[in-house]
Amino acid sequence: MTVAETRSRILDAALDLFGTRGIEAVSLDEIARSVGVRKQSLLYWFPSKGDLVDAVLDVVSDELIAVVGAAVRSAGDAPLDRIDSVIRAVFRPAVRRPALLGLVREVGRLEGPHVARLEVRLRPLVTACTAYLAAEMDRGRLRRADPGLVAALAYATVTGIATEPESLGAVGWNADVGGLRRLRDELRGFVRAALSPTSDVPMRPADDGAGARARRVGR
Amino acid sequence: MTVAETRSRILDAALDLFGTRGIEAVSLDEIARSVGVRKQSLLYWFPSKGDLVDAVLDVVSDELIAVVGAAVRSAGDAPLDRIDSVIRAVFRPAVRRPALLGLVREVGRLEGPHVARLEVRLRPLVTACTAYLAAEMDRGRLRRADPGLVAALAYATVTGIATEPESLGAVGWNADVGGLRRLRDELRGFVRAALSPTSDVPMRPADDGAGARARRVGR
DNA sequence: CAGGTCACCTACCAAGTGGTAGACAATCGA
DNA sequence: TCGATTGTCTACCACTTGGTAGGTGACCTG
Repeated sequence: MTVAETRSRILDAALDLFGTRGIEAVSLDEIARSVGVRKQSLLYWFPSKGDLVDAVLDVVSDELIAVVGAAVRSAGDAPLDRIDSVIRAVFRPAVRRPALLGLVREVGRLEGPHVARLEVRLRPLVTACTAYLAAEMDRGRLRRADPGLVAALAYATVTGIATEPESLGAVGWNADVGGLRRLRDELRGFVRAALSPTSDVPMRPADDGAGARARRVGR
Repeated sequence: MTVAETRSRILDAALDLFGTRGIEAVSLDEIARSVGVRKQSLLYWFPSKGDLVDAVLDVVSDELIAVVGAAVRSAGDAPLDRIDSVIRAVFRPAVRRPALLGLVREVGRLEGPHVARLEVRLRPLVTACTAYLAAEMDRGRLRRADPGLVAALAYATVTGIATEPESLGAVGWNADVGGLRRLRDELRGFVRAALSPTSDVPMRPADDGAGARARRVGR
């Protein structure tokens, strides 16, 4: 058992437990037990539960950034293909380790400092993403829309689908690997259809609500 | 303070706390405190925490069924309008009470009996929904796709967006009411574009993965 | 080989967990 | 009016929580 080994094993177990059951619901004893060590060894590496949470969040954001970056670099130039590649890339770790995106989903329950930390680390990814969407919309290669909202939408959809096989099971959907893959492909088609610039459904430009109201009245 | 009043106030507080912070993370003492009563009064109405959880889940499913039902009945005949109406209807309580959909999202963390209970109560809604989608696809008024997958997709997207203003905030999106409304409208446009039968993006029929692979190779 | 560091441990602690037992006042039908 | 029921309470209980204090052996370095 080398120096860093126990530490990384703790991080690993904590990520899975926090991500699947919720941070507040998982005790240090439980994490320690799953690693095969005493709670006090855990507190040796991470002086408090909050420190452990921060470390786990760092792992998560690093992984997310790496995965998305690799997907973007590996894809071709066409924006729909590139988005498609990112979706597939995010799904892969999400299926292998549902806890990963599950942890991002925990953000709403974290205290301020943790949230701020995660926000700072993920902000470059988000701004790059929205800037890219905006540029491609300007070039007419994506449907015109508010890039920030599209990014938020995509995030919510992907994490929603990838992290909720059980919830989906509760609404009558089988959550095996094949089913999840079919769902992913459906999502890819869905996104492709929704973002294609040639979609001939009447679309307003990204409006401030007034347009949406007018459309609702006028249809 | 009438007979049933305390009971319903407990349910109310439990729904909010469970939905926003997670079931396992909320203690009976905390719920009781927020109601302004002692924990033992709470255990008088609900003999155990599990019983309280079941009761809360019943409230949630009743509300969901009522909201969706009303939206469907109030909308016109065109499927895109009807879907639009359901999205707006689900967003309304989700914004007013994020805990509501947050609780549905907790399903993955519940123990078997709770899940089964919720599943049974929601199944009619789900089957009706997929049957409707299938029928409209047959009539050619919706893009051809697997109705079950579309339903799962829509569910994941709506709950994802409606329950994660904080997470979205962490990725740099402002979560005020106006922003959420703009996001909702964006989602409506997104769904409309994706489900419209006239979308001219090359679309396979709901395939088993082989089609998606072929398309990927052939682009 | 002495001293120190490192990784992990046992032994605690105060506060909080879900839950039981039973007292007490108000209110009800007979 | 009296006894039972109803709703809430105090007083506990065994157990778990995050965290402190401090000890122990292995190992490195001077």
